[in-house]
Amino acid sequence: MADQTRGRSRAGASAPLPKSHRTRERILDAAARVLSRKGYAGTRLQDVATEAGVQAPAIYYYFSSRDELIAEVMYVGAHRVRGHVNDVLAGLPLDTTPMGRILAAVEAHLRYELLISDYTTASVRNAGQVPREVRERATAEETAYTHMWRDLFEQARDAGELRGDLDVNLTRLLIIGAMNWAAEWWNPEQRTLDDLVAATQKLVLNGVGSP
Amino acid sequence: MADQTRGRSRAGASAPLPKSHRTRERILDAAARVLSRKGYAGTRLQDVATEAGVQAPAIYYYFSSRDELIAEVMYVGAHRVRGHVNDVLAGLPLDTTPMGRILAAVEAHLRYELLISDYTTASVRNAGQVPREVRERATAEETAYTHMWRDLFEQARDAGELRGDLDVNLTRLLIIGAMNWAAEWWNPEQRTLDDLVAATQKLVLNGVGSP
DNA sequence: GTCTATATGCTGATAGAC
DNA sequence: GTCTATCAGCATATAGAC
Repeated sequence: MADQTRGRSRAGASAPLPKSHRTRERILDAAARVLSRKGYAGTRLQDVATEAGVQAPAIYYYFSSRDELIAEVMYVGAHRVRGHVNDVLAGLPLDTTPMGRILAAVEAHLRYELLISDYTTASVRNAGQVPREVRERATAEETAYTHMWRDLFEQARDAGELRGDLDVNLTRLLIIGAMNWAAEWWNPEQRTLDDLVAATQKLVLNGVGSP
Repeated sequence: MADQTRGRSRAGASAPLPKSHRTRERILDAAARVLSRKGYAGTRLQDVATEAGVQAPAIYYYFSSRDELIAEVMYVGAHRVRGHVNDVLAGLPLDTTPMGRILAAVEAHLRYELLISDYTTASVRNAGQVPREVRERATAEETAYTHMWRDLFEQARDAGELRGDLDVNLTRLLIIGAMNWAAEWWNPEQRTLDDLVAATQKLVLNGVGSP
């Protein structure tokens, strides 16, 4: 869970040269920006190229088609978030309680998805619009990520740290939805990321009602 | 807050005829479906027309341009949800507590947004992609709706029904985000709407932690 | 009110120079 | 590796018949 770019070198080629790799990364970042702002159908290779500082045909040196470029953006976004949360969980003290692990995952998810917010909003906004074939690799990542969260909740429930009458699956989906949507409205000039993390953890742990 | 279509008749014309009105409504519903599935840039008038059972040029009889059609979809979605929640709140017993009003608003929002889910997903998915000019009327609706929720939370806080250390604005945004995102994943074949409403209310009221 | 026919403009992808 | 030049396809919007 340490790699974050999934070096998709051309078939059979050795590792890309540094310069080549940086250009590919610039194109990918540019595509994430354009995809999040213009949507799947509105993502023009011309705009991606301008944003990346190359001409449009140069994109075809790194990606075989527009759809493959978009598929890579969706995959990389999902993959990096899962990798980061996974790494954070793996680094927690062994005596961390299941609920402590859930709260740590909430923090890790929020911090990372807002750090790479172009990829996050690109995924969130286009999840229902990108054709299924193009989403396939990203979907596999998201399934794995869903399983990770399901495990977190089931361990908390088995440890008696969750309310007994909770529908664990529905609640998990609601919480992940609240976090994903934060990428749409969070404004660092109005609230610090620390405040957002704290508010989310409080909501998850105790809701809004006074005890 | 009873009207739900905002009869946008042509400049200076009297109310549209029944048949005309139904066709307009079919085109609007079709546009909501296409917009949610294909996105702003991918919404082709040809697809809208096919879905509505008319030919593409007929759309221009009811809407002056593609952008005006899309603007109307975004506006109507926001307007109807706000109208419904407003109506439900107005119908509550006078002795309903502020927290009871929040939970009623949660239920009303979820039920209505999932009832008109094409409009909901059209708004949610394209909120960050539709040009500002096209979003203007919808934005005004959403601002009014935001104020309504802010009032609900402030009344609950003033009545001492909220935890004292709560960041009311952040929490409100997280809750509305969780609900909006439910339109993306809720599957009526897996969980009833009643279950979803109950799970959301529990999360809002008490979070997931055991008391 | 709704149709057929069409003008105009823009996009993805390729060929081939350097 | 990255560029210039170019082709073929498709979408909005309008004109005008019925």
